[in-house]
Amino acid sequence: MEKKLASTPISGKLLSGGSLAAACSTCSLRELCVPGGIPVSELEKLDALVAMRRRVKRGDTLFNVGDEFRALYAVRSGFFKTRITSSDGRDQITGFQVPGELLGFEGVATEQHGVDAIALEDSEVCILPYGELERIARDFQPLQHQLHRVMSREIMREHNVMLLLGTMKAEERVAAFLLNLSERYRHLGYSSNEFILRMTRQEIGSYLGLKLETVSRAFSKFQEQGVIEAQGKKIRLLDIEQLRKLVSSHKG
Amino acid sequence: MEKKLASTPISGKLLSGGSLAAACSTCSLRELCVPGGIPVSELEKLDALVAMRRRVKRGDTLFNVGDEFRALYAVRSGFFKTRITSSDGRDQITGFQVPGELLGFEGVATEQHGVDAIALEDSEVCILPYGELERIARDFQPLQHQLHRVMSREIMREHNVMLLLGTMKAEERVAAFLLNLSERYRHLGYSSNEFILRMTRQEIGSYLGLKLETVSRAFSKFQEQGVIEAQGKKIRLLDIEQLRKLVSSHKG
DNA sequence: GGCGACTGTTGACTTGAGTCAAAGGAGCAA
DNA sequence: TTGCTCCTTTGACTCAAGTCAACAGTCGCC
Repeated sequence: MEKKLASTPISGKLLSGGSLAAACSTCSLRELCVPGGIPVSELEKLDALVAMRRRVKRGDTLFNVGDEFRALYAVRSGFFKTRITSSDGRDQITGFQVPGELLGFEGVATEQHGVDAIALEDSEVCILPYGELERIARDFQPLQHQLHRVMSREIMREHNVMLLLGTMKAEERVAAFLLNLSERYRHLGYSSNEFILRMTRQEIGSYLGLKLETVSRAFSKFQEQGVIEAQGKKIRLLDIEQLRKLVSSHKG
Repeated sequence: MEKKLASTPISGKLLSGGSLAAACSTCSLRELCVPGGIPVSELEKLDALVAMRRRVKRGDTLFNVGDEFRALYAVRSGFFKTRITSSDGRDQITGFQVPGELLGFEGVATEQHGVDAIALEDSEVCILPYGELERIARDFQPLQHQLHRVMSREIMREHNVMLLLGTMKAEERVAAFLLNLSERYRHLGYSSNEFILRMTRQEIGSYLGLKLETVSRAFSKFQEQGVIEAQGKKIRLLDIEQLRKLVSSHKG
């Protein structure tokens, strides 16, 4: 189905950073990504690390469960989902990743990837070879600390997903999902009240622990209430304040 | 069942490691905890780090949401739960921690703790001051790597909880919970088919995204089926294989 | 050693989300 | 453009889990 661990650059997939404008120090995402909080003057220490990039076409996987873990990936452009599959055939989307976010931490523990990472649109990632990353982090405290912060943030994010899955009703989940996505787009400098969903209703449902019909009904209801406007994947948030109230509607 | 932490209780709460047999190199939990995978001959490097211990009485908190993050904690004896609370008053138990497991990673990102950690029985933890931990990890690659492995394992654990919350029915969740606990006790060298639950039905329910009545009914049903024997908090697993089947009963 | 407050069990009823089904719409490929 | 596939919406029905309530058991504390 997918390439068997390509250590050798395969046609059109790997780009050397050298010929391009190159790495972190000039990247517009640097504040959101690995370099966050590291003084710009010191970023050249990272530039050697992220010399490689890779393109992933819509529908293709960046890595699969069981693949040898060799690197973390920073999303440069595009949109990903990560998916866990259990031995008895269940699956669950564990997250969606937008530019500036990192993929692959779940692989450190076992040296094998623990999720599938799938591009939901044509995407590009920076490759951060993990051994090198650890080596540089040993000599360069700000990178070490930032790496820990990013992993910790992922743990907090998952706590919040657990709270959502464990305590919220269907419409509350959908409202929380829309607000979260909106917030992340705002953070990236995109419009936060009008965007194209990159995923299907079924994928939203999988992430939120709901069936696709339930997601669809929630969208329809919010639209009736004038809170959002939804035409297929095109979403406009009309009343963010009301959407916030919908998240905490469980009492009152 | 377990040693009653001997020695001198200094001011009741903090114990200096010096006077005790001391830290990681002689700890019976070392393979399960931070020192895992680090050669015993090098463990003295850790012993300086974990010089302090702390006792926490049943019902007391080790730390609360919002507390300044200064250290990670390794459970030495006892049992903890961690709990997240949202601004609108929901709460959710995000995990239970047994000896050898670490608490506090969620605090690295913001330098404030993101959950409450509450002892479910009288417990003792080793204090790992975080700044020192990072400093030592910079000079000592095996520790650095182990630290990353442990954080990564926590991320994987949470993925699996998301799968449980997102895809499993009530009885499947309860069966999965019992098997998970059993496995962790086995790993610690305790009986894996007979143990005392340290948490209430309500706490199990909070962790599993269920109401306490639903948890209780699942226990009763498993008992009727002869799969477990449950008398209040005393649990005996009679048929582990059947319990495994109950986890994946969703099809067939 | 007994009282009171948690904790757990069980039953009856309600309800929110899942299931099944049908049909319309969007997007891609030839 | 046509046709095909996949995605989305909506309706009718079902059922798993939540809610409410009563009561029993247990534990810890005075």
